[in-house]
Parts: sequence; C-alpha cells; structure tokens
Amino acid sequence: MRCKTCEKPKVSYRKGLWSPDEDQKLRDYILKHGHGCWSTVSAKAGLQRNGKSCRLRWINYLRPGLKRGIFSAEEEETVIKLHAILGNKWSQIAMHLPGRTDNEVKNYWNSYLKKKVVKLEGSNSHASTTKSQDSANQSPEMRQISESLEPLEPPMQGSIDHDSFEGTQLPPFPKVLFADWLSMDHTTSQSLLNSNAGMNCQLDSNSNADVFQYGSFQVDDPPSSDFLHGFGDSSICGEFQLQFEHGGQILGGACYNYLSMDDNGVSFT
DNA sequence: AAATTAATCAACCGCCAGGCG
DNA sequence: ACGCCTGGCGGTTGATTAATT
Repeated sequence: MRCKTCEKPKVSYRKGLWSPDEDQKLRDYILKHGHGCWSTVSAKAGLQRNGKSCRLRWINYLRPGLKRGIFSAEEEETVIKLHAILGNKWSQIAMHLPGRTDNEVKNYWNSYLKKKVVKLEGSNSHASTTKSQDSANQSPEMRQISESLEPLEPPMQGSIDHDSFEGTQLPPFPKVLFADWLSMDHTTSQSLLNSNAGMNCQLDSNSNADVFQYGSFQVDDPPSSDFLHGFGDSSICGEFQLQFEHGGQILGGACYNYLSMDDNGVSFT
C-alpha cells in the first residue's frame, strides 16, 4: 500500500544557479499575481523549481528594494551590536537593516565581521563583549543599545525617518529604488523600464526621495492582498506595501537604495 | 603564467512552528 | 488529536572570483 504522498507524481526540480530567464519568469509572475502559495508559484510561472527555491530567490535577489554592495560603516556597526544582543538571529538583525536580507547579513558576518570582532576582542580583551544568547541576561549597556534600536521593530510600520535611523545623517546623493533590480538585466534594463514591469522611477529632486509610479504597472486585477503579500512578507516591503496601498507611490522610506557601488563600478560614496 | 589558497556569495538542506482538514 | 503541508529560519555547502605564492 502506498501512502498519499508517494502517489504524488515525482517532480524533478531544477537546482543550482538561476538563469536570467528563470529570474524573469519569476519576477513577471509575482509582479502580476503575487506569490500566494509558493509551492504553486513555480508551476504557474513556468519554472521547474520548488517553492522554497522560488521563495528564496525572490527574497534574496529579486525582491524590490534590496540594497546590494558593500555594507556601510553604520550597517556594520548595527550588525555587530545586534549580533551581540541577539546572537545568530539573522532575520531579526536584517529587520534593522533596510534592504539587506538575512542571508546577506549572515554571509557578511561569517566571511568578514566575525573575524573583525574576534580581532577587536583580542586587542581589547578586557572589554566584556560576551555574546548573550538570552536577552534577559543583557547588560545594561546592551539593553540600552537594544532599546535604541527598537523603533524599527515591528519592521517598517510607517515611514522611516532617515535622520532618526541610528542617528545617521543621510548623504545627499540620490537614492535609487530598485536600482539593482533594474540593473540586473544589464543589457535590457532600459527596456525593462519602458515595457516589462511598466514602472517608472522618478527622482524627486525636491524631496531627495524616489517616487515610484505604478501608473503603467500592468496588473490584470487591482492589487489584491495576495499580490501585496508578495511584497509584504519582509521588513523592507512592509513599507512597500504601505505605500502601494496609499496611492501607489513610494516616498523616500524604507525602500530606499543607495547606489553605493554597482556592477559598473559607479560609486556615490 | 600557472598553481594554490582564501574569500565571497548564492543556493540547498534540515528542522521547526503554525495552519488546516 | 493527528498527520500533512507550507513557510520561515539558521547552518552549511559548493561554485566562483580574487589574492598570493
């Protein structure tokens, strides 16, 4: 006798790196319909990937508002502080870093920051930077740090006040929304702007904030909760959702994206 | 210039929790 | 109450790239 799951047709899913074509299919599908149930996304989008893989690809790479490139000093500091408080709670740490994914933070920590911290602790052996796994055991200093970071929790409910984030003065260079997304198709980014996603990115020079217009966003139906679910399942895109719901515009909120260093080597920093 | 080593990052794996029938 | 399914998370692996010998 075979169990129910055994009777399910075995689907051999593709593995490994995603091709630009697969990215395009997934992106197009989610923009049009939202992800809904991930396990059905791949089939509906015409992909031979499992749901988890699609979800991961969307969250870590295709999702709007992702910031890529090197971590700023402020971000680095935040990660170090939060890691001291939270331990390896990468998703929680990432909540405090708009545009960064847990995977990105984790990789950055493992490849670079961990060594840096060890080095620092080595040179400053008396500094009690014991990693507390339990917030109940937090030192007063750590609790203070924790509280100072609290405003971002829960993530992105309402607009972020740039000036209040970690007390960091934001540089006056232009912020680029979806910059990475658009630059992913190196050769077709322009056509993407004009046709595919149907989005127009305008730089509001007065407010120094990006305005993302969905005027020509081709959606079969009005944005459903399902559609928004695709954007709303992350700290970053709660803001995205919020703005989308209120007139389809994103002001310079959580979805900002500094183009600190892109593939072309353009640097504003 | 070639070989080796180190660093980086995308993606997979396994576990867990919550929802649902 | 139970089992199944799904989504989310953290750990780990493997491929690629950069640096060094």
